[in-house]
Amino acid sequence: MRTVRDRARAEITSEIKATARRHVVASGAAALSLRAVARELEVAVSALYRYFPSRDALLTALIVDAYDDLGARAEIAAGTPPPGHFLTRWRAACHAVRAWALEAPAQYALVFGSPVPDYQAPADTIAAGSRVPSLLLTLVHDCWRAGQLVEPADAPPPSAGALQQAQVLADATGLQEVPAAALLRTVTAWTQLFGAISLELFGQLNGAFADNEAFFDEAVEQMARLVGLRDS
Amino acid sequence: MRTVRDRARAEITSEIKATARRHVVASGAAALSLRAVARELEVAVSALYRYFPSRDALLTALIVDAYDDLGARAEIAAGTPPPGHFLTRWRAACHAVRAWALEAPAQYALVFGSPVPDYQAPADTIAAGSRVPSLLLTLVHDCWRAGQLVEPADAPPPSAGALQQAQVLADATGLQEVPAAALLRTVTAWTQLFGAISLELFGQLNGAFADNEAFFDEAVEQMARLVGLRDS
DNA sequence: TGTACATCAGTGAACGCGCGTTCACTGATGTAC
DNA sequence: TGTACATCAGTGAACGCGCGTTCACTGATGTAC
Repeated sequence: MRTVRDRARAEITSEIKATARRHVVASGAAALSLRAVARELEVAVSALYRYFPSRDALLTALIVDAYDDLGARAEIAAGTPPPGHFLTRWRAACHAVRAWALEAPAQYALVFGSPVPDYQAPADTIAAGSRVPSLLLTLVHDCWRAGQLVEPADAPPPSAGALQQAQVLADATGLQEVPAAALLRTVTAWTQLFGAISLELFGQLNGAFADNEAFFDEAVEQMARLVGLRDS
Repeated sequence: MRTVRDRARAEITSEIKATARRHVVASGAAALSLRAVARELEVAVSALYRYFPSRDALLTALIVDAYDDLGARAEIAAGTPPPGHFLTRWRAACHAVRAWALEAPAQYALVFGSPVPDYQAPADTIAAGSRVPSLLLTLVHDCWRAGQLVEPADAPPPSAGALQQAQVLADATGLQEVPAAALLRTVTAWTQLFGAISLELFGQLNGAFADNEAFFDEAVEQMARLVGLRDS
């Protein structure tokens, strides 16, 4: 039975997280302080220890939430177009990731920025963190199964070492059917997606472009073509 | 005349920076503390203020140093093969960037990681930060002038918005001769390079591959082909 | 339905730390005559 | 070459803050009989 206590506990837990999230937005993950959160909630610091055993545990909760937010966002975007429209779905996923990053830059930095010193990410975060790459890989897998994946004409085959790594990845994801070269191109596209968003968000692209979105759109097209996606 | 004082000043300044650098390596930029540096140097905290007006100034010095280290490293690598071997030089530059990042992950995080909260990067850092992208763009420019840049056969032209951004970039860098599409592909390659290194360094690729270098090599080849570089 | 006990939420003080920056000061080095 | 003064490096104490975590405690909610 959900008692009054249970309800209160759930509600307060998410109030704590919401407040902590706001602090991370304002001052970064490294500066997240239980005392500051307690102050804002008008509660004794020690009360927070009823909900999270330590500061790091609270940070972990925020990280998992951020990954889940992003993952859900990308999955919904990729699931909206007709299933066979692989290129359209890929585009939608990429743009959803960027949109989320621009809306919640602190959360993005929390999960994709430099690691917080003295913080060791527990295993929970890894599963949550693989939702977007999994989504992209699955899309390519489905596109290949549908016979819509184009092999670039002039591409030399990957090196033996690269093929071996593709095998490791295929085993880890259960996507052995897809050609190794396509898997490698997909991960390259994922690193490009991440790099473009990070450079934009962290200010490294400042001055290069007036309109970062136009560049991003173009990069998405380039990578989709590299991967070989097509709508059916 | 270089007096005894001048010499001492230069030497102590770099001792302070070296110590601070070690602390950044150990605990991250956000945790850089003047008191800890002073303690290690067996000096009063206040003495540091003779060398750096504030903590942020010291941080800025470290950032500029890091950019310069990386820039020099990449430039030397790209300058070693014969000038006309554009593809070889590109490869060398990319691998130099990754090698530097793996050797000095904290410095890499300092400049390419999430921004340090409440720290505003001054203009000095921007010039230092553009050395690597400038190097890559110049390489492509030289390759194009030498008539060795291959236009991909099946590439649709960039959108009007993307072309406009390419123009902005061309104006900012003085590389108006190079086709806009090639410029855009070069920046895409730069974001991919950065993304691949960051994901590897920040642990997002953990579990995907057993040998990250093999994947990186393959990604460099893919991007060099996308850009269209060739050795002459 | 009422009572006795167990569980849990929240308090407030304390422990033992850390930090950046300022300031009046001493004593050494540099400079102009 | 020697002296008087100015400049600079470094000291140590102080100001006013911050932090995570623990602990004995009160009082409310939940549970078993």
